[in-house]
Amino acid sequence: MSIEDKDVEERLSQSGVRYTGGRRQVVAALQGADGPMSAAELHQGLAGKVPVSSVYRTLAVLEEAGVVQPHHSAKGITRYEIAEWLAGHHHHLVCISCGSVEDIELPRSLESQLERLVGEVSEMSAFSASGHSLEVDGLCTRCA
Amino acid sequence: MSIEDKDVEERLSQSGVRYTGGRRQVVAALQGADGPMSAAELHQGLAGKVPVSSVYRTLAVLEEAGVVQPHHSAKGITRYEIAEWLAGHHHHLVCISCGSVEDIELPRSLESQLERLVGEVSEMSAFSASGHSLEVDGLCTRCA
DNA sequence: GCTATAATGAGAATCATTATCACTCACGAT
DNA sequence: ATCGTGAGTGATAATGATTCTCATTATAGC
Repeated sequence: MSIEDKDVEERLSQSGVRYTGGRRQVVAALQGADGPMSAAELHQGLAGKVPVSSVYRTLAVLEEAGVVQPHHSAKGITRYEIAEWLAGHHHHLVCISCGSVEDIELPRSLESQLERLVGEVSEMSAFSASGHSLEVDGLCTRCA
Repeated sequence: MSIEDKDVEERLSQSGVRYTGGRRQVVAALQGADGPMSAAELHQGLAGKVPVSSVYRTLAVLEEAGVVQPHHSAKGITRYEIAEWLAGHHHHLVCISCGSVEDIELPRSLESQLERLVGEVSEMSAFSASGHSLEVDGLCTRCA
């Protein structure tokens, strides 16, 4: 059981739902991935151990409980990742060729620059910002 | 005919496709919008003047020609916006309540800070960056 | 162990998107 | 100006992702 699993368990119980085997597997798969995953990718990755309908339901439950969050990616598929309060704040490198998405954490100095910047944007736009994410588009190492 | 229309026409003719009435309407609708639009939203906005199948085909053609680019899908839908070389570089305010997406342009000083930051990210990650987009999540004025 | 309730699995239903195909329209050769 | 060819269109069928339904199974509390 990974460090975070305790937190997930607690959060789910607060939401009044159980942390069952299938749900654990989905969470584990998301933890193991190095970027957001779609339901189909998770189903694949779990080698059919969790049926596709359960993957979707599980993702909905986990999202509701704030354990995962959807990452709105292109091409009509929704990918999910472990919520930031569990996985830490990070940004995304998106490959414009193969569509893969990789997480990246910024060193503190860059992150704080970015936060200051987002603060200014929020002020000038009358938009009450609660979070941010930087998406960098380009070619991943495989596609380069 | 808006300023950009000439550019669109040229780009399409370079791709060997025609800039027909339906395609013009889709481009115009995207120009008029203040954020990315899905095929369904465009179809709606055009009051059925362009059938839904044509909207999809048109978006595919326009994407192929580099006139529009897919962006920010929420909940399994893909939205498109005018490509940056036509519309100018901008970022997105994403409402976490209603899912709407609004474009925002950064003042030069902030934008250049951001570019420097992306440059550093690119270097430290062995990822050849070609573009970037800042997503600010929060509540839009309607949902606040 | 028994019961009430949550969770699961399989498949049907739905929604977004893509492919198909007969038909129309626009451009270039005549 | 007319004809023929290929691009474009519109309606609809097919696909793929996601959600819903419901009968069955597992779990927590008694």
